[in-house]
Amino acid sequence: MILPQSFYQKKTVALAKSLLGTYLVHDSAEGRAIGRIVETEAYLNGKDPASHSFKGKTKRNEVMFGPPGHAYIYFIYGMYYCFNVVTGCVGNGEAILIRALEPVDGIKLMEERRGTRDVRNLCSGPGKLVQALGITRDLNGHSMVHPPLTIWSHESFGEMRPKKSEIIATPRIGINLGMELPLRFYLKGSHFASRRCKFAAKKSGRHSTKHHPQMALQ
DNA sequence: TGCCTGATTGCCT
DNA sequence: GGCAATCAGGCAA
Repeated sequence: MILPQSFYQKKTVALAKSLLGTYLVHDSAEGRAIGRIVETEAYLNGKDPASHSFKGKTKRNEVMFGPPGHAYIYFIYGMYYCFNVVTGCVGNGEAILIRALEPVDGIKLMEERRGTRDVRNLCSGPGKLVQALGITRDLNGHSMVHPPLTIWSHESFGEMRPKKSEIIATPRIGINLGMELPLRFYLKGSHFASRRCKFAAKKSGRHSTKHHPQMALQ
């Protein structure tokens, strides 16, 4: 089922963890593409200098200050987009950056959009997953409880909720300020995160292509 | 495997 | 005018 508006009514850090293992679904004219969220980053208000909202509301970040459960999509480095989910109360300016997905459905479409057939390279980064799912800037401000862009519960695709012990917290990536805060979360051992932990990288050699779960469509 | 760099554009100071 | 919540490709080891 599509996660209801009430799902987004919790504190940003808690929600960043709750989103791990849920499913991001985009229905476009070209077809459906689905990825399981395996990596997130929280951006807070107030004392978080890395957040776009740190210096107040501007034209670029105004969606961040709107209601939770909406998409905040911004243009970065002149060529990429990043996808966030707005969190917290209206006026707060908090959001969660979705950093990586495990491709679940519409993989052929993702391969075409990304120009690669390497499953691990389809959605393993914020810019990559936006490209793979065909998310565009006109979805900025879109409510995630309505098609075409939605987030589905763990159970929707027969998956268990991740245990607390399976969620790893680390500093965020690609920022210069607020580096000391452990606000990046990813699923332990996931082969699809933007950067794998050293342990997993060592243990699974180049032949570890066994684990490629492809779930049935709902 | 891992570090380094160029690409490219809109927004903010 | 400077710079950004990135990525792919090149090169060294």
